[in-house]
Parts: sequence; C-alpha cells; structure tokens
Amino acid sequence: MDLFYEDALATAPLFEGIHPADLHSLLSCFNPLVKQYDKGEIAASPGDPLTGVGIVVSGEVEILHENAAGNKSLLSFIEQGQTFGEVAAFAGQTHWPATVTARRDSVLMFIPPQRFLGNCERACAFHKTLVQNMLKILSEKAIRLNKKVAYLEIKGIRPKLCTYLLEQRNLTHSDTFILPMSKSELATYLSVSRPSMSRELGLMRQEKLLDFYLSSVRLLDVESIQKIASS
Amino acid sequence: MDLFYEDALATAPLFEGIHPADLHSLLSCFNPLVKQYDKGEIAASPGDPLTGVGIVVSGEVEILHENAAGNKSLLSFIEQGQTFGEVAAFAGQTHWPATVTARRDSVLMFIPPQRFLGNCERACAFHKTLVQNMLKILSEKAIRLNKKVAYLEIKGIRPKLCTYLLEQRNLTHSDTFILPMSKSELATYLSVSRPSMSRELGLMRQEKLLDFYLSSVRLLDVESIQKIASS
DNA sequence: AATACTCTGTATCTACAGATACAATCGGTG
DNA sequence: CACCGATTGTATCTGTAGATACAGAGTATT
Repeated sequence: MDLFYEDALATAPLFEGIHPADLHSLLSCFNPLVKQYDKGEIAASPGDPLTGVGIVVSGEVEILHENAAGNKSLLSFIEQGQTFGEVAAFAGQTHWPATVTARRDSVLMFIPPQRFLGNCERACAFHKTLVQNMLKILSEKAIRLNKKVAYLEIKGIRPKLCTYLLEQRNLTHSDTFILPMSKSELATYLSVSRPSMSRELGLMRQEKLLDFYLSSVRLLDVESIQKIASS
Repeated sequence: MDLFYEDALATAPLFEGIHPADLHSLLSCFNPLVKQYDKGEIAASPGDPLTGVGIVVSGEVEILHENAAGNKSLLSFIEQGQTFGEVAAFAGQTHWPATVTARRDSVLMFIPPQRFLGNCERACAFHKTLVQNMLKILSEKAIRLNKKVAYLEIKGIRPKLCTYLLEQRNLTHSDTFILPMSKSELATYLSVSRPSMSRELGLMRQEKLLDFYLSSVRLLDVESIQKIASS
C-alpha cells in the first residue's frame, strides 16, 4: 500500500503517541483498505457491511443517522485525522447504521476492528497505545454526549443558557469570554429556536444579569445566574 | 485477595467470554482493590482521586453527576456486574467527576485502567477479550446516549412518541407490543410531563392512530404515525 | 469602496406543553 | 377479600417558547 498518508495521520487522535517511524511499520503491518472518494460520493449506506473503523486521511465526511421513521436525525462532520464508525464496529454491529458521504474529495482508510486486538508480534508494541487511544476516543465521545443530554434535559431556555454560560465561565476562568460558536449554532446545540434564545438574552441583559455584544459575553451577576441554573 | 466473588463476576459484561477458571487467575494477577460499603455510604465524591474502573461485585450503586451550577443532573443506577467510572478513567481524568453512593450494602472492585493495557504475560491471553469487552461497553454506552439525544431533539410530544413507538415496533416486529417501562418512566425518558404525554396518547387514540391499555400498545395506522414521526 | 450575504436583534401572534388537582384503576399484601 | 400505595387517565388554566417577518449590524468579496 501507499504510505504517503503518514504525515496526515501523524496528528490523528488514534495515532497519538506513536512515532511517525513506528506509524510506518504499523500501517504496513495493518495493511488497511484505503480508498479515494469524490466530493458527494457515498462511502457507506445503512445496511452496507461494516468492514472496519473509518479514518479520514484527507478531506471531510458527513455522517447522517436515520431513525426508525426513516427521517434524517443526527448529523455530524468528521474532519481529517478523525475516526468514524468506531462505535458501531466495537459494539459488534456488522453493518453500517448511517450514511457516510464525502463532503469534499477525500481519502478514507478502513481498519478492521479485530486488528486493534490482534497479537501481531511486530505491532504488539503499538497495540497498547492504539487501544488506549481508541478507549479515549470512545470515552470522550460518551462525555460529549452526556453533556449534551444534560443540556437538553434542562427545561426552560433561561436555566439552559445559564448552565451553559457557567460552564464557559469555568472553562475560561473568567466572567468575560467569547462564545465558542455563533449564536445560531448555540441555539441549535441547546435545541431552542434562535429568536427565543435572543429574546431571553435580551431580557437577561435588561435585568442586569449579564451583558453581551455579538459573541462576547460578560456575566454581571454570577450568583443570580447560578440560582437560575439550579432551578 | 479473596476470590469468593468470581461467581458474581462470571456474568459481568466486562468478563464475558472469559472462562471462570481463567477469571480466577486473571483476578489474582490483577490484584484489584476490593472494598465493602454499607448502604448509603459514599464510595467516591467529585474531586476524589480516580484509582480505577469500578465494578459492582454485589449490591447496587448510584451515580450522581453535578454540573457547573452545582445542581444534580444525570442520575443512573449501576447493578451487580456492571462497571462505572470507565468513561472518566479512559478519558484520562484523574479525579471522579461524580458522586458514587451505595444504594444497598455493596462490594465494589476497582481496577486501575492501565491494567487493561498492561502486558503481564500470564494475563495476556485474556487481555484481548477484556479490552474487547471494554470497547464494547463504551460503544454501547455511546449508542444509548446517541439514541437519547435523538429523542430529546425531537420537538413536540406527538412526533417524539411516534418515533419511540415505531422503534418499539421495529424491535418487536409487531404492531402490538408491551412498553418496556412504565408510562411515567417513559415520560421521564422522553423528557415530557406525564399528563402531557397521557393527553397526547388519548388524542391519538381518539384519532384512531393507535389503541392502548396500560402498558400494551397497538399501532393502528402505521403510515400516519410514520408521517408524524418524520415531521 | 460598494456589494452581497450571513448573522443578529426585535416584535407579534399562536399553539403547545407544563403545573396542578383529582378520579379511576391496577397491583400487591395482610 | 379488603386494604393501601403506586400508576394512570382526565380536566382546566397559564406561561413559555416556537414560527414568522423584518430591520440592522457585521464580514467577506470584488
């Protein structure tokens, strides 16, 4: 197989802690399926045999889940270096549960899940790191999802917002910070309509709980915000 | 260490596929911390050093997460044989992010995460299975959370219910089925108030979309229900 | 610098779902 | 069989958040 992709993969979370030189031998040992896809091309459809964990070597793919009713639900974008399909693969599913589409011309690599567990002598030294990385990827995904569920279960836009803002405050260690996404995206993330969120922010500014300008926010009355969040 | 616990652990998902005799040597090799807790006793508080993945050998524990605002949010119960803390442990967190309380007199076992990756010669044969099980546990957790997020993001009780009912129909391969939880629990799971859900079910019965009696449900107009779900 | 284009703030109207209270039914227990 | 507690069905009222529309501010592009 072609080994021109190692530079792109050196920064991939899955290969973190593996020296580029070792990555070389690891990949030759794994001999994974590597395939080129044109923009818009479908790499996998629900029901297709799941041959391995996907890695975006270059480009970007989109994952579209469909539920029992057949309507598109969860949508996510996977960028260079990130993995996809690992949840289904390690849960023992033998078929793709979602549609994978190339958003741009992309090169994808597929590694059969058993390879991660295999006892090839040459790769054995890297298995430990590789497995550790995969456990970390899955765990961090669970943490992200847990956090999202926590937000979605909060009733009322104001408590939802306050909880989110307090989390940002914790992350930045400051009462003044820049939102990590646009207000529209934030509204989508919290699953509320953008005008409703905007209205609530406006009211909270009137009440001197906070101030904001575009994406910058300053919390003025942290105590009251905490009370609202825990209501 | 005491090895009286192997029977209880034989059915644990983490040790699935490992022969009881092998489990014996595995545990002696691991030499994990095992501790007894009285009902109501706190096994770990947020900030405590996270020494290992927890396993409920006997009894039952409760996991209570708290968010930035300091109010209890996600609550889950871990029964005999199940693991807890694995997400935090493998995400590299060194401290417990939640409160762990014994709901009954319980025996807990803690295995340092590195042990799963270690290359002890004696246990090496089981490592593969053990790691595979852990990957499966994490993946299935991600799947459950994904599904929950999908439900929570649906706006409107009726589409939410219809999506859920169609999923049950898929699982049971029948238009008539018994709900896997009480209506109150279902309402909580879907994050709607119980009377609101009851009202919606009543209306849908009036409209001849479905019929129900307590926990049994019969879908009468699957096509319309699918249309509602994908709205 | 002029232009599109996206993102944001604001207003009005309406509908949906929550809170609450109470009755009916179910299920377990003595 | 009679009791009690838990679960479920139903009604009314109210408040909140969604939909929609539009104006203004920001930011890219040429």
